[in-house]
Amino acid sequence: MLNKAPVGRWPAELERREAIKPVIEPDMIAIFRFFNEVGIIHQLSQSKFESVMPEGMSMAQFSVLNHFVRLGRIESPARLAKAFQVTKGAMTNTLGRLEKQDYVSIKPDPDDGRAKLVEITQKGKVAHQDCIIALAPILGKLNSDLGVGDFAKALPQLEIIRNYLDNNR
Amino acid sequence: MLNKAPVGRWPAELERREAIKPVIEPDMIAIFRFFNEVGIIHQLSQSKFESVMPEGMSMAQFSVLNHFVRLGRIESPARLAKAFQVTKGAMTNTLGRLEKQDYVSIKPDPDDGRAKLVEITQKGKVAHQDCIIALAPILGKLNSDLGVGDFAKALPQLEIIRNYLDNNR
DNA sequence: TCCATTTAATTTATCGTTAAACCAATATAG
DNA sequence: CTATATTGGTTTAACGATAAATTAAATGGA
Repeated sequence: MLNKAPVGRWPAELERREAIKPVIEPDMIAIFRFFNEVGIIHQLSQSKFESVMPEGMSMAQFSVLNHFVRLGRIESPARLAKAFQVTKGAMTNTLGRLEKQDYVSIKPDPDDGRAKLVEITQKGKVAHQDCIIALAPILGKLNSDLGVGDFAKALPQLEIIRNYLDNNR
Repeated sequence: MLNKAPVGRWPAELERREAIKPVIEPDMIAIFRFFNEVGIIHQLSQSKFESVMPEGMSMAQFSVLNHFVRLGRIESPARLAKAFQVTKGAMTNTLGRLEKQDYVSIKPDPDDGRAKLVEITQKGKVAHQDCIIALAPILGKLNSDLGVGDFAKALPQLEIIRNYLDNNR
């Protein structure tokens, strides 16, 4: 893929000229392959995780609950949207689902008429624990089948790339 | 995250017992973080790529066109679905959109009454080239800003993990 | 003070995906 | 040969996401 396009003179004409060897072309292919793998892994892991989650709980919802349990503070929808790199609309949706199940409470911010304050509920904390319990066997199996090595090895690079994409969107 | 649950005795009770140290717990965190990064990268890269694509062209559609250009053969929807690790329904959807724009032709398979044969059209090949041209500057910028190193370094691990997930769903 | 800009949140339309139900056609086992 | 299972493809409902438009409130500079 991407193997017809002479890099460095784009988006100019595309006739192949053997004289000028497209040196960085293989790099582009590697980069493209990377995003391909990332996409597939995301898809497969997402559906694997969600298949064992308690009824009505998605990874999107769990992430938010997890955030609250980890950091233990009240957040605004906007802050959550930023933290999870999703649009505000997406966060509105997720928070709505969580609220409908009484996993979070959403109140107006007394200090800012535009904003809201979101907090995890006791029921939400229980649901979070249930998710942990449900997820553990999968993570454990991953750990025993593959080991943590490949995950840990890839993490630093992923962080660099995620950071770059985040700062350049 | 996942830091309250003593691994190895799940899904039993969850009181913390300091005596038994959950040794593989940090590994699980690393694994979870990995999938988190993957999810965010997928999201950000997807929307970045699609923002420059020609009108009406998605990455899903481009992948299919790209497959045809690379391999240059006729495929059935089922084979394409397998190749891209998506459900048959997803492929029906993508092929329908491609066909509506005359980027692929879909005909019944004369040798198998159930099956269909999909082929890229001339117009599809042109559209594919347009995508390459549109994508190139982004990949080029990625390459010049980050270098191929981090991508290439992560690729082998990603392939191992993708392969495992694919074989264990 | 007032107006323009920014920020917070929601809504709507669109897209890609899964899962499950479904139909039609082929393959296979008795 | 027939009954059953499998395979190929479509459809529908649900979900998560984006983008863009909208409303409301805060902010900041003339």
